[in-house]
Amino acid sequence: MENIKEILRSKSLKLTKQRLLVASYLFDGYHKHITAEDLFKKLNKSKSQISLATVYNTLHEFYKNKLINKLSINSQKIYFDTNMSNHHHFYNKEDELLIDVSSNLKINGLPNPPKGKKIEKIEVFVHLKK
Amino acid sequence: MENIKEILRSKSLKLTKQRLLVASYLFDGYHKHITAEDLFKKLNKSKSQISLATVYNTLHEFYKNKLINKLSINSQKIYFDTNMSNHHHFYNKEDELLIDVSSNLKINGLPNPPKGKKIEKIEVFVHLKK
DNA sequence: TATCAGTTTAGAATGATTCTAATCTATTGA
DNA sequence: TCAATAGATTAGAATCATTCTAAACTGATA
Repeated sequence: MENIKEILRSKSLKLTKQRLLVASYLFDGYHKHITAEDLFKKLNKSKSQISLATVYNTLHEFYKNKLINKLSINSQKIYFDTNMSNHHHFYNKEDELLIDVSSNLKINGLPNPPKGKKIEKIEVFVHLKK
Repeated sequence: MENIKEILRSKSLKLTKQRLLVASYLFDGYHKHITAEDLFKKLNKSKSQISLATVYNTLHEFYKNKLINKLSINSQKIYFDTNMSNHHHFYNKEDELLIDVSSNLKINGLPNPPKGKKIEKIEVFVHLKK
């Protein structure tokens, strides 16, 4: 718990009950891909302790502070990704499952970005089928 | 117009006024990235000739028939892409602009897909910044 | 050229997300 | 220690993109 607090403090985020709840879930050492709605359901399994609006607020706050990533893939849902290392994804449409490709992908043949622009990041989605 | 009709016929799609309207716009020889909402606005510039529901229906019908592609990128909007050749995208968040990377990208280092799965396609988004 | 399967439509419904504005609380500095 | 307050939380309304519904319409066919 102290390391969770340290993470929030390092970003100057106030240590509220709700943020600690979300952060403890997200930063438990296992990477996850989760939507706001699903996270809300998970956290409210037993007793109600955080509102849906706060789940959204908190996830966006964490995203802005580069604690988590954001993914959108052929649907209207937004997934938040706790894996901040350089990686990509397999995506299985059938069950909407994202799987990390912990990779050193080498991408050759990329043209230069348009004038005045730089590359921020490269996102690769490998769509799966049966 | 005859070639537009031929496209629809080749997919056994009934030649309705609305489909011809959409197809003439989409398949005019220039590739485009467009949302249903924007397409609806474009087509109804002068007189109302197609409903929003039909724009959605038609785009999905075309997509199912592999006449167009579907993209979703860090937002809730779905873009339809008339470029069916193997290509990727630059994406500029600021103005929500997609630019084709008409490319023979070589991607090395991709692990094997999970057991029982095959790769359907690989989508690459190159996010731009200033 | 009547039939009818497939298509279109307006408007309601849905689902994910964001907004609002009232209330609450972690931090701070006296 | 604690009052002040900037920032955080909340329920519920609002919004936005999309899908659904079920009634009306229309190409294609025989």
